[in-house]
Amino acid sequence: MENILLKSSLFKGISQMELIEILNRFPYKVRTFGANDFVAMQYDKCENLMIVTEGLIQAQMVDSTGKLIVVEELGAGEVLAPAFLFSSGNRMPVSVVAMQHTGIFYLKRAVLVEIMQACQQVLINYLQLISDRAVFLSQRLNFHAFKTLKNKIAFYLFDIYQREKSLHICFEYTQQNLSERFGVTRPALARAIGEMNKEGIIQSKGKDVKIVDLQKLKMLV
Amino acid sequence: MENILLKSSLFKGISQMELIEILNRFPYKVRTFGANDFVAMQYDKCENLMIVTEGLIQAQMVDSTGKLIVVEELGAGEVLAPAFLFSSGNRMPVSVVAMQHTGIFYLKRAVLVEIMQACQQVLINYLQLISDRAVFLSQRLNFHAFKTLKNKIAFYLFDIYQREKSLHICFEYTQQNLSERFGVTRPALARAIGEMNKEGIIQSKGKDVKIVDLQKLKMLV
DNA sequence: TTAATTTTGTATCATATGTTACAAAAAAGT
DNA sequence: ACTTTTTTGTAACATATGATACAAAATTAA
Repeated sequence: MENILLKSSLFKGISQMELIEILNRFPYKVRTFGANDFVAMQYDKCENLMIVTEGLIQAQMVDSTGKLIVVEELGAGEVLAPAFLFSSGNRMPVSVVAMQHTGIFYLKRAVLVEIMQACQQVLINYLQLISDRAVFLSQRLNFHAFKTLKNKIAFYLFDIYQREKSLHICFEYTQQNLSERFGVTRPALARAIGEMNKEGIIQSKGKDVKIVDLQKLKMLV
Repeated sequence: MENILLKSSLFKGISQMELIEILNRFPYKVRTFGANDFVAMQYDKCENLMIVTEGLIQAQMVDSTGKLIVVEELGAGEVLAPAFLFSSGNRMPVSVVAMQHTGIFYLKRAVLVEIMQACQQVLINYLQLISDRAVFLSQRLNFHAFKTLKNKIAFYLFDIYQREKSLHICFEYTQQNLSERFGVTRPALARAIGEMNKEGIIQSKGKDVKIVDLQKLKMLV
């Protein structure tokens, strides 16, 4: 378990000795769950930091129409809902279900506070963890603010272009998957891609995309 | 200045003595700005925690079409972009402009870390500050995820109904203002309100709203 | 290789919202 | 009380996306 914790975003960068010292000095718990067990229920009070030590969990939500939505999947070393432990409301925003045999490492909130005061690296790690979460959410909000689907596609393509520095790029997911990320239907996505082809912005076939008019693409972002 | 800081979300709950001790022991800076001065530029490295000690600032963004968007206004005691100081990217997401004569209190990131390790209340306050920010962003994201405008209006009205526990409620803003919050045009909002009247869900005239069919309203949320 | 499955491209029609315009009503200023 | 400004209600038309359906193409399994 120590090895997994050392790689987790909470304990990364500290030595094995330090971690062992922390585990000896401060109380913690480990519980195991079987497939389909509930690890936590939506709206539960959130009193502990939880880290997955083995297995796989799903964060699930029930939307207003009663449909189940899988928010994310977390594997070994990942930290569960870190941004809700210290929030005013202090409730789980999602239900958490084990997908297979799974181990969860628990730290009470007050204990975590003491560890952060004793160990600067853990403090900085935790601050970075929730700050990055806020930045991520903020970026997703900006993305949703794009008016049209073509704007979103252009942003997505331009982002890949900047990372790979090549005009020859590739959709990283299937249309079905992309359309879910963009919050539109699959045919709508295909249609928009088709139009961008006709407009001479890109030239795409299946997952392969060639950016033809970078200027026009940038204008859309 | 101490009085303002004592009321800020970073130092709330600590005694005046403790604050004075912190200010004596750790280095900080205060700078003043005149109206229209830039306090920080978008994409600048974010190395300091900033608290407004007097005056008023605006957080501004330039969107892709070059239009200026006012993200928020902060007055005395408010903390600036706390979620970005410890994030990996570590850049200002907005430009900050003083609207009038304004004072800003600066704490270097490393100094803030030391203060948090020395004073548990400040640590917990800061954790709560950025956690609440993440929760707020997460809720806004859910709000944007509502499919139709009527869903958003229903959510907004139902929320007021739950707070005030009365079927007789009142739009808290003008249609223009509300339509901006909902991300639609003003006529579209008026039309949707009109339709909800025709459908017998509400009965509204100007800002006054009477919820006629709470059941139907709840179904929309 | 062949068969089965998934993915993509396209079409049609319905609906929600944008855009623009204008007049009635309400609020604010004189 | 009167004028000016802001806010609200409504309409007509344009556009973007949703829902559904189907066939071609690509991928995977046998």
